[in-house]
Amino acid sequence: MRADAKKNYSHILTIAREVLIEEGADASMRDIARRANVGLATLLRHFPTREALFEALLCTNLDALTQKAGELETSNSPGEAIMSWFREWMTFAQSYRGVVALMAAAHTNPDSALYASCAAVHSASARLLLRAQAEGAARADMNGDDMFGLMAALGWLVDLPSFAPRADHLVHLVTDAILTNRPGNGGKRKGGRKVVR
Amino acid sequence: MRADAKKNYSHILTIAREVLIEEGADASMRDIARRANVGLATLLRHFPTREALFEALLCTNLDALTQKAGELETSNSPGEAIMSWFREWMTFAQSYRGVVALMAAAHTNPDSALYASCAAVHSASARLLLRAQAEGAARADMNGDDMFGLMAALGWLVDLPSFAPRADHLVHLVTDAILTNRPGNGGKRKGGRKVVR
DNA sequence: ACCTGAACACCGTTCAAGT
DNA sequence: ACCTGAACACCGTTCAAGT
Repeated sequence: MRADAKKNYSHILTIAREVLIEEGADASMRDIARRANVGLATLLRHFPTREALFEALLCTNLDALTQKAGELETSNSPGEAIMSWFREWMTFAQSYRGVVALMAAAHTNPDSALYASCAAVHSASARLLLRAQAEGAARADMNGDDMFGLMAALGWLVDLPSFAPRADHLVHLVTDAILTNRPGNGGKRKGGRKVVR
Repeated sequence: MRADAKKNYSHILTIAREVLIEEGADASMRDIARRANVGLATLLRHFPTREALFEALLCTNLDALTQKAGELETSNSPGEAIMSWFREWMTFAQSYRGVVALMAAAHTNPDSALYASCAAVHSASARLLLRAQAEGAARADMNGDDMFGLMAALGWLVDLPSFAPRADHLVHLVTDAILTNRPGNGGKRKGGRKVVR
Protein backbone atom coordinates (compact mmCIF):
# COMPACT_ATOMS: atom_id res chain seq x y z
CA MET A 1 0.00 0.00 0.00
CA ARG A 2 1.28 3.45 -0.90
CA ALA A 3 2.00 5.95 1.84
CA ASP A 4 -0.93 8.24 1.00
CA ALA A 5 -3.28 5.27 0.78
CA LYS A 6 -2.09 4.00 4.13
CA LYS A 7 -2.76 7.39 5.64
CA ASN A 8 -6.20 7.52 4.07
CA TYR A 9 -6.96 4.04 5.35
CA SER A 10 -6.27 4.77 8.98
CA HIS A 11 -7.87 8.21 8.83
CA ILE A 12 -11.04 6.68 7.39
CA LEU A 13 -11.11 4.10 10.17
CA THR A 14 -10.81 6.81 12.81
CA ILE A 15 -13.66 8.86 11.38
CA ALA A 16 -15.79 5.82 10.61
CA ARG A 17 -15.53 4.76 14.24
CA GLU A 18 -16.74 8.18 15.34
CA VAL A 19 -19.66 8.26 12.92
CA LEU A 20 -20.76 4.69 13.58
CA ILE A 21 -20.69 5.22 17.32
CA GLU A 22 -22.82 8.33 16.93
CA GLU A 23 -25.24 7.11 14.28
CA GLY A 24 -25.26 3.36 14.79
CA ALA A 25 -24.20 0.54 12.51
CA ASP A 26 -26.48 1.58 9.66
CA ALA A 27 -25.04 5.06 9.24
CA SER A 28 -24.70 6.18 5.63
CA MET A 29 -21.44 5.24 3.95
CA ARG A 30 -21.65 8.52 2.05
CA ASP A 31 -21.82 10.33 5.35
CA ILE A 32 -18.71 8.58 6.59
CA ALA A 33 -16.85 9.47 3.40
CA ARG A 34 -18.00 13.10 3.67
CA ARG A 35 -16.86 13.44 7.26
CA ALA A 36 -13.54 11.83 6.40
CA ASN A 37 -13.04 14.36 3.55
CA VAL A 38 -12.69 11.52 1.13
CA GLY A 39 -14.51 10.54 -2.04
CA LEU A 40 -17.21 7.93 -1.53
CA ALA A 41 -15.48 5.73 -4.09
CA THR A 42 -12.29 5.87 -2.07
CA LEU A 43 -14.04 4.70 1.06
CA LEU A 44 -15.65 1.87 -0.88
CA ARG A 45 -12.40 0.69 -2.41
CA HIS A 46 -10.81 0.40 0.99
CA PHE A 47 -13.95 -1.20 2.41
CA PRO A 48 -16.18 -2.51 -0.35
CA THR A 49 -19.02 -3.29 2.04
CA ARG A 50 -20.29 -2.17 5.41
CA GLU A 51 -19.27 -5.57 6.74
CA ALA A 52 -15.70 -5.10 5.52
CA LEU A 53 -15.53 -1.77 7.32
CA PHE A 54 -16.82 -3.34 10.50
CA GLU A 55 -14.44 -6.25 10.18
CA ALA A 56 -11.59 -3.73 10.29
CA LEU A 57 -13.22 -1.72 13.06
CA LEU A 58 -14.05 -4.67 15.26
CA CYS A 59 -10.88 -6.69 15.00
CA THR A 60 -9.49 -5.02 18.12
CA ASN A 61 -12.65 -5.65 20.12
CA LEU A 62 -13.00 -9.17 18.78
CA ASP A 63 -9.42 -10.10 19.52
CA ALA A 64 -9.91 -8.93 23.08
CA LEU A 65 -13.13 -10.92 23.26
CA THR A 66 -11.74 -14.21 21.99
CA GLN A 67 -8.64 -13.81 24.11
CA LYS A 68 -10.91 -13.40 27.10
CA ALA A 69 -12.61 -16.64 26.14
CA GLY A 70 -9.26 -18.38 26.24
CA GLU A 71 -8.52 -17.04 29.71
CA LEU A 72 -11.94 -18.02 30.98
CA GLU A 73 -11.44 -21.52 29.67
CA THR A 74 -8.62 -22.14 32.12
CA SER A 75 -8.94 -19.74 35.01
CA ASN A 76 -12.54 -19.83 36.16
CA SER A 77 -15.00 -22.53 37.07
CA PRO A 78 -16.97 -23.61 33.99
CA GLY A 79 -20.13 -22.01 35.28
CA GLU A 80 -18.54 -18.70 36.19
CA ALA A 81 -16.79 -18.74 32.83
CA ILE A 82 -20.13 -18.93 31.01
CA MET A 83 -21.49 -16.00 33.00
CA SER A 84 -18.39 -13.85 32.47
CA TRP A 85 -18.33 -14.73 28.79
CA PHE A 86 -21.94 -13.69 28.33
CA ARG A 87 -21.28 -10.41 30.07
CA GLU A 88 -18.19 -9.76 27.94
CA TRP A 89 -20.33 -10.35 24.89
CA MET A 90 -22.94 -7.88 26.07
CA THR A 91 -20.26 -5.23 26.52
CA PHE A 92 -19.07 -5.91 22.99
CA ALA A 93 -22.67 -5.75 21.74
CA GLN A 94 -22.92 -2.23 23.08
CA SER A 95 -19.83 -1.01 21.24
CA TYR A 96 -21.97 0.01 18.25
CA ARG A 97 -25.75 0.18 18.03
CA GLY A 98 -26.96 -2.46 15.60
CA VAL A 99 -23.70 -4.37 15.46
CA VAL A 100 -25.27 -7.60 16.69
CA ALA A 101 -27.92 -7.53 13.97
CA LEU A 102 -25.11 -7.12 11.47
CA MET A 103 -23.15 -10.02 12.91
CA ALA A 104 -26.18 -12.24 13.21
CA ALA A 105 -26.89 -11.72 9.51
CA ALA A 106 -23.24 -12.32 8.62
CA HIS A 107 -23.29 -15.53 10.62
CA THR A 108 -25.30 -17.23 7.85
CA ASN A 109 -23.37 -15.81 4.94
CA PRO A 110 -19.89 -17.24 4.26
CA ASP A 111 -19.24 -14.42 1.77
CA SER A 112 -19.63 -11.75 4.42
CA ALA A 113 -16.46 -10.10 5.61
CA LEU A 114 -17.71 -10.65 9.15
CA TYR A 115 -18.27 -14.37 8.71
CA ALA A 116 -14.94 -15.46 10.19
CA SER A 117 -15.35 -13.16 13.17
CA CYS A 118 -18.80 -14.61 13.83
CA ALA A 119 -17.47 -18.12 13.57
CA ALA A 120 -14.73 -17.29 16.08
CA VAL A 121 -17.25 -16.04 18.64
CA HIS A 122 -19.51 -18.97 17.92
CA SER A 123 -16.79 -21.55 18.46
CA ALA A 124 -15.48 -19.87 21.60
CA SER A 125 -19.01 -19.99 22.98
CA ALA A 126 -19.42 -23.62 22.02
CA ARG A 127 -16.13 -24.53 23.69
CA LEU A 128 -17.09 -22.85 26.96
CA LEU A 129 -20.50 -24.51 26.89
CA LEU A 130 -19.03 -27.95 26.21
CA ARG A 131 -16.63 -27.62 29.11
CA ALA A 132 -19.46 -26.65 31.44
CA GLN A 133 -21.57 -29.52 30.20
CA ALA A 134 -18.73 -31.98 30.68
CA GLU A 135 -18.61 -31.00 34.33
CA GLY A 136 -22.36 -31.15 34.65
CA ALA A 137 -22.56 -27.41 35.24
CA ALA A 138 -24.66 -26.61 32.18
CA ARG A 139 -27.82 -28.26 30.94
CA ALA A 140 -27.03 -31.05 28.52
CA ASP A 141 -29.93 -30.40 26.17
CA MET A 142 -28.43 -27.44 24.35
CA ASN A 143 -25.61 -26.91 21.87
CA GLY A 144 -23.31 -24.15 20.64
CA ASP A 145 -25.95 -22.83 18.26
CA ASP A 146 -28.37 -22.37 21.15
CA MET A 147 -25.70 -20.62 23.17
CA PHE A 148 -24.81 -18.26 20.32
CA GLY A 149 -28.49 -17.75 19.57
CA LEU A 150 -29.21 -16.60 23.10
CA MET A 151 -26.19 -14.32 23.01
CA ALA A 152 -27.33 -12.82 19.72
CA ALA A 153 -30.89 -12.38 20.95
CA LEU A 154 -29.91 -10.56 24.14
CA GLY A 155 -27.17 -8.64 22.36
CA TRP A 156 -29.74 -7.40 19.87
CA LEU A 157 -32.22 -6.53 22.59
CA VAL A 158 -29.80 -4.37 24.47
CA ASP A 159 -29.52 -1.73 21.81
CA LEU A 160 -33.19 -0.95 22.03
CA PRO A 161 -33.10 1.84 24.59
CA SER A 162 -36.19 0.62 26.42
CA PHE A 163 -34.64 -2.72 27.24
CA ALA A 164 -31.07 -1.69 27.96
CA PRO A 165 -31.70 -0.99 31.69
CA ARG A 166 -32.90 -4.56 32.31
CA ALA A 167 -30.25 -6.22 30.14
CA ASP A 168 -27.98 -7.26 33.00
CA HIS A 169 -30.89 -8.84 34.74
CA LEU A 170 -31.98 -10.72 31.63
CA VAL A 171 -28.46 -12.01 31.17
CA HIS A 172 -28.52 -13.23 34.74
CA LEU A 173 -31.84 -14.95 34.14
CA VAL A 174 -30.68 -16.64 30.95
CA THR A 175 -27.28 -17.78 32.20
CA ASP A 176 -29.13 -19.11 35.20
CA ALA A 177 -31.25 -21.17 32.84
CA ILE A 178 -28.19 -22.45 31.01
CA LEU A 179 -26.27 -23.35 34.12
CA THR A 180 -28.89 -25.04 36.22
CA ASN A 181 -29.63 -28.64 35.42
CA ARG A 182 -33.40 -28.68 35.33
CA PRO A 183 -35.26 -31.57 36.95
CA GLY A 184 -35.78 -33.23 33.58
CA ASN A 185 -32.10 -33.57 32.82
CA GLY A 186 -30.53 -33.19 36.20
CA GLY A 187 -29.55 -36.82 36.30
CA LYS A 188 -28.01 -36.76 32.85
CA ARG A 189 -24.41 -35.89 33.74
CA LYS A 190 -23.48 -38.94 31.78
CA GLY A 191 -19.86 -38.41 30.76
CA GLY A 192 -19.03 -35.67 33.19
CA ARG A 193 -16.62 -36.12 36.01
CA LYS A 194 -18.20 -35.30 39.36
CA VAL A 195 -17.75 -31.71 40.47
CA VAL A 196 -14.48 -32.12 42.31
CA ARG A 197 -13.59 -28.58 43.23
CA MET B 1 -64.50 6.76 2.19
CA ARG B 2 -65.57 6.72 -1.44
CA ALA B 3 -66.31 3.41 -3.15
CA ASP B 4 -63.23 3.46 -5.39
CA ALA B 5 -61.02 4.41 -2.46
CA LYS B 6 -62.46 1.59 -0.39
CA LYS B 7 -61.72 -0.84 -3.17
CA ASN B 8 -58.18 0.48 -3.52
CA TYR B 9 -57.68 0.19 0.19
CA SER B 10 -58.53 -3.48 0.46
CA HIS B 11 -56.77 -4.34 -2.78
CA ILE B 12 -53.60 -2.67 -1.54
CA LEU B 13 -53.81 -4.62 1.68
CA THR B 14 -54.13 -7.90 -0.18
CA ILE B 15 -51.11 -7.21 -2.38
CA ALA B 16 -49.09 -5.72 0.45
CA ARG B 17 -49.59 -8.89 2.45
CA GLU B 18 -48.28 -10.96 -0.45
CA VAL B 19 -45.24 -8.78 -1.03
CA LEU B 20 -44.33 -8.45 2.64
CA ILE B 21 -44.58 -12.19 3.17
CA GLU B 22 -42.31 -12.77 0.19
CA GLU B 23 -39.80 -10.01 0.79
CA GLY B 24 -39.97 -9.43 4.51
CA ALA B 25 -41.04 -6.41 6.52
CA ASP B 26 -38.53 -4.06 4.87
CA ALA B 27 -39.79 -4.58 1.34
CA SER B 28 -39.88 -1.41 -0.75
CA MET B 29 -43.09 0.61 -0.50
CA ARG B 30 -42.62 1.50 -4.16
CA ASP B 31 -42.55 -2.18 -4.98
CA ILE B 32 -45.80 -2.75 -3.14
CA ALA B 33 -47.44 0.14 -5.00
CA ARG B 34 -46.15 -1.18 -8.32
CA ARG B 35 -47.46 -4.67 -7.72
CA ALA B 36 -50.81 -3.25 -6.63
CA ASN B 37 -51.02 -1.20 -9.85
CA VAL B 38 -51.37 1.93 -7.82
CA GLY B 39 -49.41 5.14 -7.66
CA LEU B 40 -46.86 5.29 -4.86
CA ALA B 41 -48.54 8.43 -3.56
CA THR B 42 -51.84 6.58 -3.32
CA LEU B 43 -50.33 3.83 -1.22
CA LEU B 44 -48.73 6.42 1.02
CA ARG B 45 -51.95 8.35 1.55
CA HIS B 46 -53.74 5.22 2.70
CA PHE B 47 -50.77 4.19 4.81
CA PRO B 48 -48.46 7.12 5.43
CA THR B 49 -45.77 4.92 7.00
CA ARG B 50 -44.65 1.33 6.92
CA GLU B 51 -45.90 1.05 10.49
CA ALA B 52 -49.36 2.22 9.49
CA LEU B 53 -49.48 -0.42 6.79
CA PHE B 54 -48.46 -3.09 9.26
CA GLU B 55 -50.93 -1.88 11.80
CA ALA B 56 -53.68 -2.56 9.27
CA LEU B 57 -52.13 -5.85 8.20
CA LEU B 58 -51.55 -7.16 11.68
CA CYS B 59 -54.80 -6.21 13.37
CA THR B 60 -56.29 -9.61 12.54
CA ASN B 61 -53.29 -11.48 13.90
CA LEU B 62 -53.02 -9.23 16.91
CA ASP B 63 -56.68 -9.52 17.81
CA ALA B 64 -56.35 -13.28 17.70
CA LEU B 65 -53.23 -13.04 19.83
CA THR B 66 -54.67 -10.85 22.56
CA GLN B 67 -57.88 -12.85 22.58
CA LYS B 68 -55.78 -15.94 23.14
CA ALA B 69 -54.17 -14.18 26.09
CA GLY B 70 -57.60 -13.64 27.58
CA GLU B 71 -58.49 -17.30 27.24
CA LEU B 72 -55.19 -18.40 28.72
CA GLU B 73 -55.78 -16.16 31.68
CA THR B 74 -58.75 -18.19 32.80
CA SER B 75 -58.49 -21.66 31.31
CA ASN B 76 -54.97 -22.90 31.93
CA SER B 77 -52.70 -23.13 34.91
CA PRO B 78 -50.61 -19.97 35.21
CA GLY B 79 -47.46 -21.80 34.21
CA GLU B 80 -48.95 -23.50 31.19
CA ALA B 81 -50.50 -20.19 30.20
CA ILE B 82 -47.07 -18.56 30.07
CA MET B 83 -45.70 -21.32 27.90
CA SER B 84 -48.66 -21.28 25.51
CA TRP B 85 -48.54 -17.52 25.33
CA PHE B 86 -44.87 -17.52 24.42
CA ARG B 87 -45.47 -20.07 21.70
CA GLU B 88 -48.40 -18.07 20.32
CA TRP B 89 -46.11 -15.07 20.15
CA MET B 90 -43.47 -17.02 18.28
CA THR B 91 -46.04 -18.07 15.71
CA PHE B 92 -47.05 -14.44 15.31
CA ALA B 93 -43.40 -13.45 15.02
CA GLN B 94 -43.05 -15.72 12.02
CA SER B 95 -45.97 -14.16 10.17
CA TYR B 96 -43.60 -11.69 8.49
CA ARG B 97 -39.82 -11.68 8.48
CA GLY B 98 -38.60 -8.66 10.41
CA VAL B 99 -41.93 -7.84 12.01
CA VAL B 100 -40.57 -8.20 15.54
CA ALA B 101 -37.77 -5.74 14.88
CA LEU B 102 -40.40 -3.31 13.62
CA MET B 103 -42.57 -3.80 16.69
CA ALA B 104 -39.67 -3.60 19.08
CA ALA B 105 -38.74 -0.24 17.60
CA ALA B 106 -42.35 0.95 17.73
CA HIS B 107 -42.55 -0.06 21.37
CA THR B 108 -40.47 2.97 22.33
CA ASN B 109 -42.16 5.46 20.05
CA PRO B 110 -45.65 6.66 21.03
CA ASP B 111 -46.04 8.28 17.61
CA SER B 112 -45.68 4.99 15.80
CA ALA B 113 -48.86 3.51 14.35
CA LEU B 114 -47.82 0.23 15.95
CA TYR B 115 -47.41 1.65 19.42
CA ALA B 116 -50.86 0.69 20.68
CA SER B 117 -50.51 -2.84 19.34
CA CYS B 118 -47.18 -3.21 21.10
CA ALA B 119 -48.65 -1.93 24.32
CA ALA B 120 -51.49 -4.45 24.06
CA VAL B 121 -49.08 -7.36 23.71
CA HIS B 122 -46.90 -5.94 26.45
CA SER B 123 -49.76 -5.62 28.92
CA ALA B 124 -51.18 -9.05 28.10
CA SER B 125 -47.74 -10.49 28.81
CA ALA B 126 -47.44 -8.57 32.04
CA ARG B 127 -50.86 -9.78 33.19
CA LEU B 128 -50.03 -13.42 32.54
CA LEU B 129 -46.71 -13.05 34.31
CA LEU B 130 -48.29 -11.37 37.33
CA ARG B 131 -50.84 -14.14 37.69
CA ALA B 132 -48.11 -16.77 37.56
CA GLN B 133 -46.07 -14.85 40.10
CA ALA B 134 -49.05 -14.51 42.42
CA GLU B 135 -49.35 -18.28 42.48
CA GLY B 136 -45.61 -18.69 42.92
CA ALA B 137 -45.29 -20.33 39.53
CA ALA B 138 -42.97 -17.71 38.04
CA ARG B 139 -39.81 -16.20 39.45
CA ALA B 140 -40.58 -13.08 41.41
CA ASP B 141 -37.50 -11.13 40.31
CA MET B 142 -38.77 -10.15 36.90
CA ASN B 143 -41.40 -7.79 35.51
CA GLY B 144 -43.50 -7.26 32.41
CA ASP B 145 -40.66 -5.48 30.63
CA ASP B 146 -38.42 -8.48 31.13
CA MET B 147 -41.11 -10.80 29.85
CA PHE B 148 -41.72 -8.68 26.76
CA GLY B 149 -37.99 -8.27 26.27
CA LEU B 150 -37.43 -12.01 26.18
CA MET B 151 -40.34 -12.42 23.81
CA ALA B 152 -38.95 -9.73 21.52
CA ALA B 153 -35.45 -11.19 21.64
CA LEU B 154 -36.51 -14.71 20.71
CA GLY B 155 -39.06 -13.43 18.22
CA TRP B 156 -36.30 -11.50 16.50
CA LEU B 157 -33.94 -14.45 16.55
CA VAL B 158 -36.37 -16.76 14.85
CA ASP B 159 -36.38 -14.92 11.58
CA LEU B 160 -32.71 -15.51 11.10
CA PRO B 161 -32.82 -18.73 9.12
CA SER B 162 -29.89 -20.28 10.98
CA PHE B 163 -31.65 -20.07 14.33
CA ALA B 164 -35.20 -20.92 13.33
CA PRO B 165 -34.76 -24.70 13.72
CA ARG B 166 -33.76 -24.35 17.38
CA ALA B 167 -36.34 -21.71 18.22
CA ASP B 168 -38.84 -24.06 19.87
CA HIS B 169 -36.10 -25.40 22.03
CA LEU B 170 -34.90 -21.96 23.06
CA VAL B 171 -38.45 -20.99 23.96
CA HIS B 172 -38.65 -24.08 26.11
CA LEU B 173 -35.39 -23.16 27.79
CA VAL B 174 -36.44 -19.59 28.47
CA THR B 175 -39.95 -20.31 29.71
CA ASP B 176 -38.36 -22.90 31.92
CA ALA B 177 -36.19 -20.19 33.37
CA ILE B 178 -39.18 -17.93 33.91
CA LEU B 179 -41.34 -20.55 35.54
CA THR B 180 -38.94 -22.22 37.90
CA ASN B 181 -38.37 -20.50 41.18
CA ARG B 182 -34.65 -20.50 41.43
CA PRO B 183 -33.05 -21.35 44.80
CA GLY B 184 -32.40 -17.69 45.48
CA ASN B 185 -36.02 -16.69 45.36
CA GLY B 186 -37.78 -20.00 45.83
CA GLY B 187 -38.91 -19.06 49.31
CA LYS B 188 -40.17 -15.67 48.27
CA ARG B 189 -43.80 -16.53 47.49
CA LYS B 190 -44.73 -13.73 49.81
CA GLY B 191 -48.19 -12.69 48.68
CA GLY B 192 -49.01 -15.79 46.73
CA ARG B 193 -51.58 -18.27 47.90
CA LYS B 194 -50.12 -21.74 48.18
CA VAL B 195 -50.50 -23.82 45.02
CA VAL B 196 -53.87 -25.35 45.72
CA ARG B 197 -54.62 -27.23 42.53
C1' DA C 1 -62.70 13.25 -2.93
C1' DC C 2 -59.48 10.68 -4.67
C1' DC C 3 -55.58 9.60 -7.70
C1' DT C 4 -50.98 10.32 -10.01
C1' DG C 5 -46.63 11.74 -12.24
C1' DA C 6 -42.81 14.25 -11.29
C1' DA C 7 -39.40 16.68 -8.63
C1' DC C 8 -36.63 16.14 -4.60
C1' DA C 9 -33.01 14.60 -1.48
C1' DC C 10 -31.24 10.62 -0.15
C1' DC C 11 -28.80 5.83 -0.69
C1' DG C 12 -24.95 2.24 -2.48
C1' DT C 13 -22.71 0.71 -7.03
C1' DT C 14 -19.89 1.43 -10.82
C1' DC C 15 -16.58 3.44 -13.89
C1' DA C 16 -14.18 6.65 -16.92
C1' DA C 17 -11.07 10.33 -16.20
C1' DG C 18 -7.63 12.51 -13.54
C1' DT C 19 -2.90 12.79 -10.81
C1' DA D 1 -1.13 3.21 -7.72
C1' DC D 2 -4.39 5.73 -5.93
C1' DC D 3 -8.15 9.10 -5.96
C1' DT D 4 -12.54 11.33 -7.54
C1' DG D 5 -16.69 13.25 -9.75
C1' DA D 6 -20.50 11.83 -12.10
C1' DA D 7 -23.95 8.73 -13.90
C1' DC D 8 -26.97 5.14 -12.42
C1' DA D 9 -30.83 2.72 -10.30
C1' DC D 10 -32.82 2.63 -6.22
C1' DC D 11 -35.46 4.59 -1.90
C1' DG D 12 -39.35 7.49 0.79
C1' DT D 13 -41.40 12.36 0.86
C1' DT D 14 -43.96 15.92 -1.02
C1' DC D 15 -46.98 18.45 -4.00
C1' DA D 16 -49.07 20.55 -8.04
C1' DA D 17 -52.03 18.95 -11.55
C1' DG D 18 -55.54 15.92 -13.13
C1' DT D 19 -60.38 13.41 -12.89
